[in-house]
Amino acid sequence: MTIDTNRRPSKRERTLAALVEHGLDLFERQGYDQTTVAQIARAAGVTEMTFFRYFPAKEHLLLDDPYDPQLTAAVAAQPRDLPPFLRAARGIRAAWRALPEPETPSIRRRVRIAAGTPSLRGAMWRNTGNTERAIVEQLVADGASPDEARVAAASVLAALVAGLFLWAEQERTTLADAIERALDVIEVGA
Amino acid sequence: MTIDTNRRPSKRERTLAALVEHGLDLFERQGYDQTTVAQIARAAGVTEMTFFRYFPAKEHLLLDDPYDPQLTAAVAAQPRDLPPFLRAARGIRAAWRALPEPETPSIRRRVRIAAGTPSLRGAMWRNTGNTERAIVEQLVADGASPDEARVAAASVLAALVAGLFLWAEQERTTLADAIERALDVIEVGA
DNA sequence: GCGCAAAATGTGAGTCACTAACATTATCGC
DNA sequence: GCGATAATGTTAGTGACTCACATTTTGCGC
Repeated sequence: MTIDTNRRPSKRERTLAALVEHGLDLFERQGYDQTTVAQIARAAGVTEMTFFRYFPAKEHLLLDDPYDPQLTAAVAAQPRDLPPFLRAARGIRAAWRALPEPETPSIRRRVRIAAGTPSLRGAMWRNTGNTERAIVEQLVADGASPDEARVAAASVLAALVAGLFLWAEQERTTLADAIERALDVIEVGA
Repeated sequence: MTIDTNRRPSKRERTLAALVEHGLDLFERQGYDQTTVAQIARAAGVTEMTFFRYFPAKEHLLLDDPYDPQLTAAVAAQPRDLPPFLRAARGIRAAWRALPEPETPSIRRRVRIAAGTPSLRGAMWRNTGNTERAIVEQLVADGASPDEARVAAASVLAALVAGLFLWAEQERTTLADAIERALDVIEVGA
């Protein structure tokens, strides 16, 4: 069930790590738009082509949006008699509250770059696609209409992303706090 | 104050109209991603270069997001004692309710293309930038904190866009109705 | 260690969005 | 008609991304 941390990482794992490492580094030092895929590849010791074998597009080095089963579970755990919008909001709240602390530095690095790059703000939104689909499915499974579910998921995720951006910009706050405050803004009725 | 509809449109106006006309036409017939800027330009009788003198990017032929002063006014007209999220939601509701009927066919055409093109869903979001800024400014001017204002504006606009997509997909509903229903989903508390 | 299938990577050529410097043509007021 | 200026064209380039095909590496059974 656990990952074997002793074995030497495979070549695939090593190049992936190298690409991410040098990519984030270059983005931070010269900006996302000023960094070329060829540069990242060269820094990682591979070809431009290889980069695209690991990421479908440049922006995916930064934004991955892995499907998170815990999120679905958290949404499902909300009381059924709540309107879908609130089920989504509270589910996201619970899921992020449970996020292990050690993961936040990596997230911060990524979000900070995305927040400071106009061309990425839209990409960030587009990349919530997996999460959005998962939330919609769960809401529908719990009895919401598809239309209602889509609006609720989109709106709540937009608040989440906005909260992430704010958190990345201001140094002092905790990730969990920022998310909570963002969700407080949109959960006005209760 | 009104536009002189009798005078022959200037060359600039004519090429602009031709680009939009043939662009939308090609997008509808072969899909956005399958349509090349060169194709649009050729259909409109100009060069690729000319296209980019009219639009900063391909997607701008579809999504323009002009700043709408009526929207700001509608947000400003909401009672100050309401939380920012509700002021934004109700402001948008009022502004779109007042939208003149004749404009909707053009919007529908555009939104339908955007809704059916994954690569444009993010672009649509990015292009609400002007509107978002305007709403944030108005909310802040009315006493909201900048953080709160940004989250509220982002979340409400996401609901609006989601509503637009739903409207574009289903034939029978009115634009105004679709927007109202979308906003109903997120205005749960009152 | 050895060999070999599969995985990982490289090469080269091409498409498309978009940019910039400079030359050319069309338009419109006079 | 004439001239300033707006509109357009030309050429050349960059960078993200794709594809077909060739080559190297890796890891595993023996």
